[in-house]
Amino acid sequence: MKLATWNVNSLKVRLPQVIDWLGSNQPDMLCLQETKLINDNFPERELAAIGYQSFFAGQRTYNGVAILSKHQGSEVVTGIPDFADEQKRVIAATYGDLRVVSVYVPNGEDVTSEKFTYKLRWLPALTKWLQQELKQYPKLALLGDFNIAPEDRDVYDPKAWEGKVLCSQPERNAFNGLIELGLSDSFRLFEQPEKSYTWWDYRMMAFRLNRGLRIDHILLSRELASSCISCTIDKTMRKQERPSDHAPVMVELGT
DNA sequence: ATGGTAGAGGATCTA
Repeated sequence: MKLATWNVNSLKVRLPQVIDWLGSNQPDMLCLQETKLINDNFPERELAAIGYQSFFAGQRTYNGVAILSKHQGSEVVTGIPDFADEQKRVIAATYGDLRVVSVYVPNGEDVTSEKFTYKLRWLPALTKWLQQELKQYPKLALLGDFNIAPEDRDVYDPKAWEGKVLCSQPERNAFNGLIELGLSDSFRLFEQPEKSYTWWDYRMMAFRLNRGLRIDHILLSRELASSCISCTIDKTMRKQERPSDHAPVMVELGT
């Protein structure tokens, strides 16, 4: 079983790359963020044509999340229950006994911003909901763009980013709140290359210089973490023409 | 310290 996540930064622009990547990698599920599409415009038929069922929650211009799967899903939830939020950032679905949650955590813009306050309200709401979900679904995978680099080794220049949005202590504390639910950062279950990142700014040749951050994650509940075989970042798509600024991340789970 | 790029939408906002 392979689970993946990818912030595509517009599914309209990236659909050919998504179809190409699904064909090459054959994940069972792919979680998407920043689809930037209203539901009426979601390319459901194109994805069904290559064997993927879609669940999606979109809006105009910004945000938007989805789960694509080779398997029949059910129990779809969009948004964090009991948390008023017009922004489409969460979708969850069940596949057999596997609960899959795709999240696009608010960016926060800057630690002095109103958007940062929203980010720090949003994360505990997510955490509280997932605590309930874990009771119902011991096999839970939380995938997405967390907009948080958990540790300094996830940042190309920790000194320059110290205290900045995506790296600040309040954000890292919120990330640890998710870990304390019993979720594991699957990437760190394995030995990994140094300077592994999932996002590089489009500007200043950041990708070529590997000036990136690891902010896209796959967190696994205990039951799933024990069967996790690998977690990898696929930089190949970031090298293509007109790439997303994020790379896909994928885990493989054993039986 | 500033501004660089990309996407959406058609001027800025978001990242």
